[in-house]
Amino acid sequence: MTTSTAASAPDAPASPQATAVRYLTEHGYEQTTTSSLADAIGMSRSTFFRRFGSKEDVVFADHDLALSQLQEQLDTSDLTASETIARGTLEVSRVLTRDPVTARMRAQLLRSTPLLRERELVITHRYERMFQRYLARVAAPGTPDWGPIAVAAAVVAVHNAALRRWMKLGDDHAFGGLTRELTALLAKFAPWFGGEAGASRVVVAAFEAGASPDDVLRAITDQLG
Amino acid sequence: MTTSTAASAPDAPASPQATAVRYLTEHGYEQTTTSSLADAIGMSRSTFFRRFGSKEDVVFADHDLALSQLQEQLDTSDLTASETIARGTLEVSRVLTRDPVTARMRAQLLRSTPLLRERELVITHRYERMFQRYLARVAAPGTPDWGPIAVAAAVVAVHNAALRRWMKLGDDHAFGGLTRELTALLAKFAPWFGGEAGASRVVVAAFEAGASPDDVLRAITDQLG
DNA sequence: AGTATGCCTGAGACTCAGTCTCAAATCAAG
DNA sequence: CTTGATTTGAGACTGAGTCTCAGGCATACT
Repeated sequence: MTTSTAASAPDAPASPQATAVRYLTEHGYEQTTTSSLADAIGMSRSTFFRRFGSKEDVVFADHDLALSQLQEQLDTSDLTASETIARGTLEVSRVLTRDPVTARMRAQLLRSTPLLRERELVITHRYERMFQRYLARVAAPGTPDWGPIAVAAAVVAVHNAALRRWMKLGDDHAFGGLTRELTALLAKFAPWFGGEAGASRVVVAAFEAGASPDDVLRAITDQLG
Repeated sequence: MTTSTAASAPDAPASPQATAVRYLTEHGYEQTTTSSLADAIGMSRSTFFRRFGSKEDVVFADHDLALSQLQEQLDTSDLTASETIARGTLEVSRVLTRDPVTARMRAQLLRSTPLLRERELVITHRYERMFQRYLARVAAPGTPDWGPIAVAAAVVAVHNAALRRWMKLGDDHAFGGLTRELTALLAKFAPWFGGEAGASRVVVAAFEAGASPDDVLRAITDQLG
């Protein structure tokens, strides 16, 4: 009945991933051979590779779960794009920091291992592709091809920054800001993704004293997409 | 007198990188051992690793040049951020496609080799960090931390999309669009990077009938950064 | 010329990640 | 208890990347 996920029972046997992260952090990533790592988490070298694929992937095992949950959420959400993305990223963060001790240990491991930071970029890109497909699907007609591309990249980058912030500051301080940031970001691309044309949209205008009609017209056009 | 860069003399000996890319494309990346690759470009295995560091890096050797030129350009440009970035990315594209034959061959190699696509993500991230630092430097006061992060990621993503487009379509068709796209992208983040604060700034506001004071205040705050 | 100095190359041994094969073990029924 | 399927472990094997050492090959010095 015990799942292999997070801290359910107080002193349940730690998951292999958590044990691996701790071992790698304490002994150094490059210095650790796969044999000793497999020993440390109580399985043979063969089984280690069968289960985790590689020494790098054992560190990022959580992302598989986070990614599949995000996909589910993007597929079924009927909220606005802005809200869907804000909730989706928040859910991802929740999954990745579910076991705070391991999460912080992994963060420290990444900080001291350039090789793993590079691997993280690759993992992260899977989120970007996921958001990109979602945004392309829900984009308003007339949205150019580069819209979803640009926004997906920006969303993931902001999310990563929030995750890094979380390592330093407390929990909610970091993620509360994330939602506001993402909302502000998506708002800049209204009406492609933000509020549907009309509806509950709020646009603010202030005309510089000397603005020419052309300036005004161009600014309005920008605001309307 | 002959440089080792691009197609200067008609039948000058091809650069080691170009030869390597051709060999890998024709024989398959995974199937090629470093020994045979080193043979193909006329050097020993030892020298190969000394010069290129790894089998992966020989494919992306051009990026070193592109990155240093971009850095130079970002450091010295006194144009607006929007123009600087548009010109910078265009220059990068120019460097990367300077030898069109090799560039297309590399593209084909990437298409058939997931491992190299992952490596490309890592290389690409160096551009992102470069743009991010630049944008943070030139950002208007009051720009939030996530501004440069989001925009840098978006710029690089759009640039990559343009490079992929170039592989399919003709030269200028792809890159002409790129400049327009980047300008439109940066415009969405005015006045953080676009127009300097004040000056020729025009902000447009339209209040939805039922907007609450909170809505208005928040929207105004967003517009002002 | 001859010689000394410093750099680049090649050869080969070595480590270790990741793959593959096969045999033992574990488990689920019947 | 037996049968059959899945999981595990042991060990051989491939190939990337590192390291050391010995031999060119140049330039500089006498």
